[in-house]
Amino acid sequence: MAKKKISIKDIAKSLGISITTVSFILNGKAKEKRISEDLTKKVEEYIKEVGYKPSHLAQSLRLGKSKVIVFMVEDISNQFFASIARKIEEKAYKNGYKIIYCSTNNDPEKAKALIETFKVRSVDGFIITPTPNLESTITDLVDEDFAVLLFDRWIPSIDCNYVIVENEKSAFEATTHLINNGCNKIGFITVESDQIQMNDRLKGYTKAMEVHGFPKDILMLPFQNPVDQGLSYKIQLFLQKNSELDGLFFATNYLAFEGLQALNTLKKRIPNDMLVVSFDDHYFFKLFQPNISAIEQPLEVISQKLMEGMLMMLDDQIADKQGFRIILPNTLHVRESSDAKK
Amino acid sequence: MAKKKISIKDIAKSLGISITTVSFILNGKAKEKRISEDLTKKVEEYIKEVGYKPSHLAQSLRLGKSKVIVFMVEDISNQFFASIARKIEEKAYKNGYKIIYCSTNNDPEKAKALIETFKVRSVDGFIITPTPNLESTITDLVDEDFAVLLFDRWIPSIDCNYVIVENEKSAFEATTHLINNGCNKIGFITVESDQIQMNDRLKGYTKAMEVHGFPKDILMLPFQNPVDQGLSYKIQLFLQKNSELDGLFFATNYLAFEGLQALNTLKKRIPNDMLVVSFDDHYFFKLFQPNISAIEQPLEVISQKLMEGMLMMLDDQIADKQGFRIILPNTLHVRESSDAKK
DNA sequence: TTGAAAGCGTTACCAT
DNA sequence: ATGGTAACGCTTTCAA
Repeated sequence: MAKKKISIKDIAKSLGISITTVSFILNGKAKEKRISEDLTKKVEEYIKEVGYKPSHLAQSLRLGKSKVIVFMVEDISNQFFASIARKIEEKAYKNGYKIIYCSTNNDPEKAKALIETFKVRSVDGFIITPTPNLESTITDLVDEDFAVLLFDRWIPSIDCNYVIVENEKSAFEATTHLINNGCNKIGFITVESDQIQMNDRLKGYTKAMEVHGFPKDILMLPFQNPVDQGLSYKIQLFLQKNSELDGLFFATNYLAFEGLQALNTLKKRIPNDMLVVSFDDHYFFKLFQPNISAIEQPLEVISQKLMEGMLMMLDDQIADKQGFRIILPNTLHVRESSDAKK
Repeated sequence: MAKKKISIKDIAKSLGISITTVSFILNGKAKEKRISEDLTKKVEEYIKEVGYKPSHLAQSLRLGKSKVIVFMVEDISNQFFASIARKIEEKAYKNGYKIIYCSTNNDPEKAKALIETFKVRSVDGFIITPTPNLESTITDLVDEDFAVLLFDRWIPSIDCNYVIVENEKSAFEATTHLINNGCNKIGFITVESDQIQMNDRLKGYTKAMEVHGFPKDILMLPFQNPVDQGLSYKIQLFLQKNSELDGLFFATNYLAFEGLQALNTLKKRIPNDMLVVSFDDHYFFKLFQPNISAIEQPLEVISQKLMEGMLMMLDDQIADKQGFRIILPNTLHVRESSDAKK
């Protein structure tokens, strides 16, 4: 049944002309190469008639470019990454690129293996949320002339372009917001890991608390994937031990979800007994009763910058390949959960 | 800086042997071709030393197989698809396949364009959630010998393998469950679209209501992407107009989220004033107060079957390529929202 | 204005 | 036991 796949050679033979001529016409070089209009038209019509489509594979092999970008994130099923994926994908296709995705699970070994797989000359660019210990792997990638763009987190010790958000600043703001609403015992719930964006959020919280001379209460939950059932219980214990807390700042939304369960179990009312803010806004925060205040990352702008930078690098428009470092502002959405007046 | 890319030719030259020999050794045919152990070892060591990796591009061109599977869904940022994506991806990599993803937005034109793009000989298989009007495109794909597997929804009119779930049966069960808990005025909230899985869910509801001779109340919301802000309001109007309803069955989780907002606005208490069940379980249903009963699709099994079928087709293990039709059962999780005794 | 041919990195058939 | 070489489908230089 399979339609016979037709190649340039077939076209040339059928039309009794040379492969070269066909190729020139296909690549829009008919004029430049002064191929007669008649022939050009004839070839173009024939191509349409037989429905010829060039082989990307062969083109890639010949040109050394595959028009493929790897999108490597911690977990593609995480809402944040999935949303970015969706937006990136659309922009990529518009520019003739395809996206291959993969999840690292924040495991350096898996990340290295994945990168190794793709380095094998079949990919043009990488958009990566780096795991720990990926410095040398990424440096290699850059040295080997791949277009590399980090996002969500970056690696200070190496020279590599990135698109990230103002983690520390937004965390500072959110903490200050809680303080302004009357909190002075604010707990910070985060995850144990070397991810720089998490550290920056912690820094923001720490700084805000220190500015006001308030004591810090930090819960570092074990990093795990998938999210453990016991997470909520651990938060519950923390809350019981620190019963004087009047505010809670979650470093990311899935921690907040677990925390909300814990608060519910303890019959703590929001915002009466406890003000709550979370990093990473989520559809569900608006649905929840009461609505949960949250810091929203600018998904659309992140994706746009990501593609913009990637395309510039691929087109060699960034002279030294090290000129694309974007830091974007977030938006704090104040909702019922952190509004003391309610 | 770029490391010089080394090819089989380079290896052959450096070692003073022929390309063929190197290729045989690389492909594990050393013994079969009776190449001396000494040489084999020498070559293998050299390969390790210089860190040679074969070019997938060239291999694909030569072998006519790219080791790439396209994962084409309605929207990769939808939690259901993203979760499947994650699981598929893992299994694919284990088998040496890469996954390219794309979202159709349920738009037939976009789907066709996407398929056209990938058909261009650079892809081995397709996992697809078909949009409407995709019959001929998919038939072509199958005829042209691509491995094609539909999932989430299928197309009755064509001969194509699929992996789906028991939509009608589960919808029937969920409706019956509501009836058994005392409901006799159950509203069904769904989306206007020709998606077969949605129609099947509607059928299940209809059948259950008819078995008991209860009247049907169906709200068909306009299909839209992204989800419209006004959806919740439309559900609210429906609830006001049908104030006698004592049960609500949502055809998919995002409709339930909108419906929960509407119920909240109307101060309807769950389960006191209204029992609620939804198709497609979601993390939030367990988080929500009260917990929402839902039908869970077996994500893990779906992904596993999907990869299993895909690999079989790729290995030509399915004789006529039409022997892989899987229909999986779902699980109804009864929670507080549909428990009349609470 | 058009064509021949080299080359991208492989694999595998046919020699030796 | 090993090597030569055509072929996969394309682009592009050089020649005519």
